Amino acid sequence: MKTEFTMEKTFDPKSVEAATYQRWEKSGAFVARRVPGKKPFTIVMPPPNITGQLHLGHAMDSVLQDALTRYHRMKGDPTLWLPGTDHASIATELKLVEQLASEGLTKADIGRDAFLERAWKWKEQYGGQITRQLRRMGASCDWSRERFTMDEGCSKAVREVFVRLYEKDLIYRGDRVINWCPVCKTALSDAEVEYEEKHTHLWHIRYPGEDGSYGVVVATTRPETMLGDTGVAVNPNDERYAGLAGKNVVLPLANRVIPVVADDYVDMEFGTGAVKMTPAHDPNDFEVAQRHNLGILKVTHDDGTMNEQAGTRYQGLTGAACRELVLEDLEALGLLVKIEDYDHNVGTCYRCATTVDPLISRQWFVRMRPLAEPAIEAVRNGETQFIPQRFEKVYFNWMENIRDWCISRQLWWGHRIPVWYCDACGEVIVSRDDPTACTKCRSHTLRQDEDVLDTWFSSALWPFSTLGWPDETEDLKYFYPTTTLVTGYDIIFFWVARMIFSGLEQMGEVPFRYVLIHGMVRDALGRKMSKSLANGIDPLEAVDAYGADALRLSLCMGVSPGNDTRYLPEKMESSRNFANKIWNAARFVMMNLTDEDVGIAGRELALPDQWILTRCMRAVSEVSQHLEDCEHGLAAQKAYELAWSEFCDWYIELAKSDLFEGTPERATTVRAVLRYVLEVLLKLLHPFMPFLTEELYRNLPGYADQSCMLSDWPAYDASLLFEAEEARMQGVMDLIRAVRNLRAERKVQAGHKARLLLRAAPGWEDVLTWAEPHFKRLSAASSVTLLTPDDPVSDKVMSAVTVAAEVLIPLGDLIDFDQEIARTRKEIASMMQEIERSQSKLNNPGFTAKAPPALVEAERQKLIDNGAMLDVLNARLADLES
RNA sequence: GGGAGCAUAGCUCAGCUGGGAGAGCAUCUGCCUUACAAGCAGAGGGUCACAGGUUCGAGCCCUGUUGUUCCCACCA
Repeated sequence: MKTEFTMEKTFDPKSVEAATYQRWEKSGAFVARRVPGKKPFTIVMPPPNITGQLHLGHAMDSVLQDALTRYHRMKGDPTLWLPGTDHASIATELKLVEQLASEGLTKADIGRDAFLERAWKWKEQYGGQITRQLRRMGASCDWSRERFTMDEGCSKAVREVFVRLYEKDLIYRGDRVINWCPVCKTALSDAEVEYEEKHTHLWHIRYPGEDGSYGVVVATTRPETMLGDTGVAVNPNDERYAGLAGKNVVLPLANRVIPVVADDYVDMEFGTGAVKMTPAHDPNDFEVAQRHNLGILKVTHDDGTMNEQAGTRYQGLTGAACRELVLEDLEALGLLVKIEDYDHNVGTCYRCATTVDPLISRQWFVRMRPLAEPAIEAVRNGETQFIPQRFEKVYFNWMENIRDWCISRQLWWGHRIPVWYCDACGEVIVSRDDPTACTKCRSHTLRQDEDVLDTWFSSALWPFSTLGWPDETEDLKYFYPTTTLVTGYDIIFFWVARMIFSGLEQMGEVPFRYVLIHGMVRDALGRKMSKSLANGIDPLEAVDAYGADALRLSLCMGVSPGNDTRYLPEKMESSRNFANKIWNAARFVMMNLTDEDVGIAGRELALPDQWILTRCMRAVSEVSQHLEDCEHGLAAQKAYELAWSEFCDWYIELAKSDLFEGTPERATTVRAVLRYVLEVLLKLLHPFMPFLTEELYRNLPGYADQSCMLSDWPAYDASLLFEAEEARMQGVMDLIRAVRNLRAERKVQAGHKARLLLRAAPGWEDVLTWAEPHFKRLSAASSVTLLTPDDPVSDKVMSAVTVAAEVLIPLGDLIDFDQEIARTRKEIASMMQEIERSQSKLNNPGFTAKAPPALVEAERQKLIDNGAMLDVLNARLADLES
């Protein structure tokens, strides 16, 4: 009884994706369950920013995570993949400001409350959009546990951590020169500054001596900042300036008298060896100024324009305009001594690409040294491992040279800093809850700090804040520490490193055991996808065009951890074609299957059955191992090979003879094996191609809507390993290939009267007998004759292959003897070369002594086989020539 | 100025702890063979960047060179 199941000739992803996902989600299958005593597999999703749509980087992220998640779920591990989104303080705020600007408004116009209201609306809209996109890609995350970095729980965790760090003196407030973005109008952490090489000049400016002497020439790349100079520094060992330190010079334009100081910081080799000190606008100058008690003079506003301290002539000018005017004025005074070309790195804002201004400012900082040390140790001793390992070096390098982390941002969208100032007594109150009165003077006039925290402050807590911390929830106890973190190398500093020290500090344990670092998805030309190039690919467009499974497979195959990959339409096509191939293989199997063809136990297996089952088991073990190792590329590759090159190309083809012309018993066995292997295949492919495999699996006869996602990962069954048969089948396949070649070479066509003569090499007679019908089918020969070794007909036209001898004679056609002789000679030549190689290898005492015995033995056998083959070829050549 | 990656077929890339190089696409040949033309059967095509070294044996390990990409760094 055949199953009533009709399938289209091609797989149509659209027709199954949406419905399949809905079914999964509705069934509650994504929801993680805690099973006491069982070790869970946990991933927390790197939360995408709510600024907009997902890009291919996110797709890569989620595809890798989903594959791991699905694999572990099928393996039976209690599996949690926790999704969420990030409020992306600065990025979102920028978008909102843009939005306001398009309405002719500014932040100040609408005020903080209205602004935040808009932000939350934005979050609702874009957050939802992002999770919809994740669903479309098949992400099997536990939506019941979805989190947002600014939801109640995460915010509570943020405050808790802030207070704890403050109480341990790991958070402090201070005046430091920080990176200031004049467009975002906020401080940035060091990690948020990107450097760009710019062509500029080194201006040499003379500061005349107070006593009317020549003075000193300083070199600078930012002449406009001279208005804020409070000193000049030279190296104490610099003979050129011996005796100058302690004297005063006159700052041109401003006409202020400033001192010359001696400090080791100054590099004598660079510029003129004299450095102007602008402590308010340069972190190094700031430090030197501290050492020498120089004044600090800030000459710019928050937007980068010059302030009143710059002097009336310059006040209000932009930095660039001020620079021009300053240079003009200096030139006029004859104090601009020299202009050199100079390339150097300029810091820019990672969000808006504006050149940042170093600026003195009162900000909150996290003291990093005490936090970094255990974090370095945890990776060094392997508690957390990076995949690939080389990224640990990057991590160490950063952690070991880390400076304090500026965490305050002059923004509105984000976690407001939980600090209150008492106007009455000046007390600073750091509190988990909003205080109602001053803890010192009981005054009620408290002012909360205006600033918010760096977005990454909350992201750093993500692995435990999402699980309920600081409450001791069951989830937290069960799922922390998480198993694997999957992310791109671009946020190792921003995020991975900070999660590690935060986890260690707050939980006393690393946040994850493994960090799988993947590369970036680039465009077809290898360029980074960017808005300015407009070369970005919307993952959903790719899904629409090729199907989610094709996109997923494309992002896995041929990709290795840590390395970049390119989005190539050809690759998408080939993945789609593979999906279709599987679809059709399943279609073929199901067309032939009956409900009774279940189970291979107890059946008498023939050579190809044993072979495919062996290949299948090998694939099971390899795919599993590769997934354990986070080697998605290799895992997918292996499954792909089994499916296409082994199952489709060979087993299904060979099965046809038995299915259509074999004995009923044989046909039944073949059906059972077909079904068995197909089922294993669907499971192995499920982590990569969930939609396709789910759709096929639930339609397998007898499976009435069972879920592939919830099925058991295929077990490695050693009783299905037939190694001897595997090798033997390999021989048969070589033989078949040779037959096909002959057929092609001699242009034999179906219907062409042809006869296939086969002669078995000793020990292979049974194989030949078995293979006979297949040869007939595959060679298009109209008859196949098996020859015995002493058959008189054969000699003249024997053609040797590794395991047996065969030939195809188109009846009625004359053999082209010249061609045949040439071909044989070529074969003999290459055979002799092979033999020579083997001999020299075996004659090498080093090889026989040190190579693995199996390898030596194989080489010996090869030599013997080739020798025999050479005899056959020589005999044949002699025959042909006579 | 430090550090890392990459260099393998025409293109994009795999290649696990060293044992005679693979895939996809492209090219060429022949096929609508009753699962699939989004397919089938074949073929061609590689000094594994260069030079040394270790080893019986190197795409893989070591050293150097060249090219390339990226990261980090307060030399004004």
